[in-house]
Amino acid sequence: MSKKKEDLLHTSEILFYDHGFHSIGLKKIVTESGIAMMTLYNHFASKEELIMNVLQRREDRYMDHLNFFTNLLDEGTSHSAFVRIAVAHCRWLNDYASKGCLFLRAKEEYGATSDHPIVVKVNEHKYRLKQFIQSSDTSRSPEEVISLCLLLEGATALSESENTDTVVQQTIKMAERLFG
Amino acid sequence: MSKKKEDLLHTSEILFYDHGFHSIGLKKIVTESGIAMMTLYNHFASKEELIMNVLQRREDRYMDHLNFFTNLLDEGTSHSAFVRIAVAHCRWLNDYASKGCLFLRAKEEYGATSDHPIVVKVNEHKYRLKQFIQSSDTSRSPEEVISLCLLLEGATALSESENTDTVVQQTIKMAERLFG
DNA sequence: CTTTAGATAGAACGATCATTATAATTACAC
DNA sequence: GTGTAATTATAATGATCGTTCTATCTAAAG
Repeated sequence: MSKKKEDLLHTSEILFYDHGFHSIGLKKIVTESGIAMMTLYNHFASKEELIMNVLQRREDRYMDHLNFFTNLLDEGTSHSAFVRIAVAHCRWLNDYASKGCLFLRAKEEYGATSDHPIVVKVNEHKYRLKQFIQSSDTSRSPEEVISLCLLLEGATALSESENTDTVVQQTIKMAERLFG
Repeated sequence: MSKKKEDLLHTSEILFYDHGFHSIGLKKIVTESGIAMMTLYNHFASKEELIMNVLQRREDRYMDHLNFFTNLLDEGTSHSAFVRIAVAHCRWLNDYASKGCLFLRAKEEYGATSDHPIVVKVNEHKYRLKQFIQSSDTSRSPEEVISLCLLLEGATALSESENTDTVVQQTIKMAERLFG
């Protein structure tokens, strides 16, 4: 991966996350990156493809994060897999995502047509997360899987209007009560 | 309230909710409403003020909805106030809000400056909801208030990627378990 | 050194944006 | 019916959008 391309993806993700997709122009992105416009178009065919790559990159990091911390918490604690996922998600929230879910935001801004590539990618991401949760503990019922999904989405959304520390603390308490 | 103004607010809310605030132009709104552009500017000083009025109108309807159904459920059930709020919110979700929270979406799209009028209005809305929850049962602890907020936000967010009926069913189950 | 590929700045494209000006038309109160 | 206010259609404003073109420049590889 070219360093320029990586820089563009990094800067784009920050700007999109802070201001939304439609309100950030490509000019702002290249200016902020200190990279020429034609270099952006050399790496990405369009703004839409840039967004797709930003989402893919963030999904990879999120899933890696979830995998790493649920495995890390595996040893030495009596927490169930579901509680560990909640804790790992809260850590992600606290470190990288106190302004909502970038995927849902993308879906909302491009939600006109449900077959839009961006919308498809977001749906796939949510499905992947659900599968990850299900496969982390196959003894859990579909209802319990939905419950954990709801808890994670709730934590993400609530930290947009409420102190993240408070949300994280309460989320873990609820996870322990529901899945402990 | 002028009928034209009401029509504009109605159409704007639908379009903004379906496509986002930045991606909907005023031209689309007046075309869809069958109303002249100058009439829009006669009723609203700017797009920002139109959005503020859309949010205010939706907040009023949401709070009326919550008030009405929590009171309705009051008689004849053994549900706690917190469970009744969850049920009322789920009904709103099912009827009007299966594509996320319009307020959070506004905050996300205009979240650049935290003193932006739209952001301020959204923060006030979330605070108002929290106060409503707290005052519905003063015996509940601050932690329990946060828990219910998280449950409501989670239900709203999850119904963007999961069948709303499923989300509603599970949300009520969780509310009964947590606050029954 | 020469070649080749990638990166640069800047201008230009047509489209769309929010907003305003103009002028004609409708509707309603007195 | 006359006058006042609201609504209309249309065009124009200047700004910004995504995208492309051109032409110069840098950097690395042979």
